[in-house]
Amino acid sequence: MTNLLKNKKISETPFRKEVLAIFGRYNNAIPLSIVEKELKEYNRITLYRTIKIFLEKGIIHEITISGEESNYAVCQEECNTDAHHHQHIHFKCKKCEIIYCVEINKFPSIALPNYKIEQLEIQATGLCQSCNV
Amino acid sequence: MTNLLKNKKISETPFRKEVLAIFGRYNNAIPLSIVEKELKEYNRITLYRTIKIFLEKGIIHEITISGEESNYAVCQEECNTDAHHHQHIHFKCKKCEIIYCVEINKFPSIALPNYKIEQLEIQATGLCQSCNV
DNA sequence: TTTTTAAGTGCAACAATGTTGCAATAAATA
DNA sequence: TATTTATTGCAACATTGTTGCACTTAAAAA
Repeated sequence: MTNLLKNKKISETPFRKEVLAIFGRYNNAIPLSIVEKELKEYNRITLYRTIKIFLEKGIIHEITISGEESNYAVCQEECNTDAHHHQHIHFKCKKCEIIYCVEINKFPSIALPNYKIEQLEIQATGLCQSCNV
Repeated sequence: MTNLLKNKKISETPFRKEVLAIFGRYNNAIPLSIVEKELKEYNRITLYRTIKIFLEKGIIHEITISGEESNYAVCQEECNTDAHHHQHIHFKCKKCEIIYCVEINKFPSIALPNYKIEQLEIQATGLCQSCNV
């Protein structure tokens, strides 16, 4: 995790390390508001820029669910700006409201006549492991 | 289309009819900016409230793709606030950048151990019928 | 290790987007 | 047509995101 910034060729600053550490403490996607709560003090603008560059460099990816605050999670594999290669679905639990990136081995394939599908993103809602009892 | 507002039990005002007519003229999802362009003159607040109530009543649904303006499209089937029952995927063409709701007959099913999946939303990117030549 | 260069940060100011209370107005109902 | 209920528009505000510029820090070169 520490050398992730170097790997992606961006400067390793205390603030960026701190933000990255916050993502590391969660095993689910988190919104900006949680990042802000975890930071003792921070500069709003710098945080925006940090999130922006993390997205650009493929360090984190964004999960947008209609009508909700954007969520962010660390990328698992080799991602970059143009292509995020995730073999997972974004699962939002209706009860605890947490958004998880759930790994899936047999990713569904879809064919549409005359369309050329290059990428798929799947968002699911329901009950997560903890709430499905 | 005209009695859609009555069906959903909301008042049938000139403005709402006009907004609905704009959606009717497109066979793809459109962002707020296009609705605004098509309206000669309008009140920003009223438009927000109109979109909001259309969403709540299941007249339109929202399509959010990371890092992009929200898009809206008329619901095809019986939808309401809590449940949007679409048998379609949201397809964004990389070339023309238009977002389509593409009907699909065999909607994929996904099973995740210990999770209870209630709804699936699928977003695809690639080339649409027109651009895939 | 020190110097140089390049990149990141913080401030001020701004731009865009979305919301609320309230009075005026229009639509639905009786 | 009269009454009730919902919608609209204004003003004002709240939130979210952006930009230019000076200052500071990190990375690279000497």
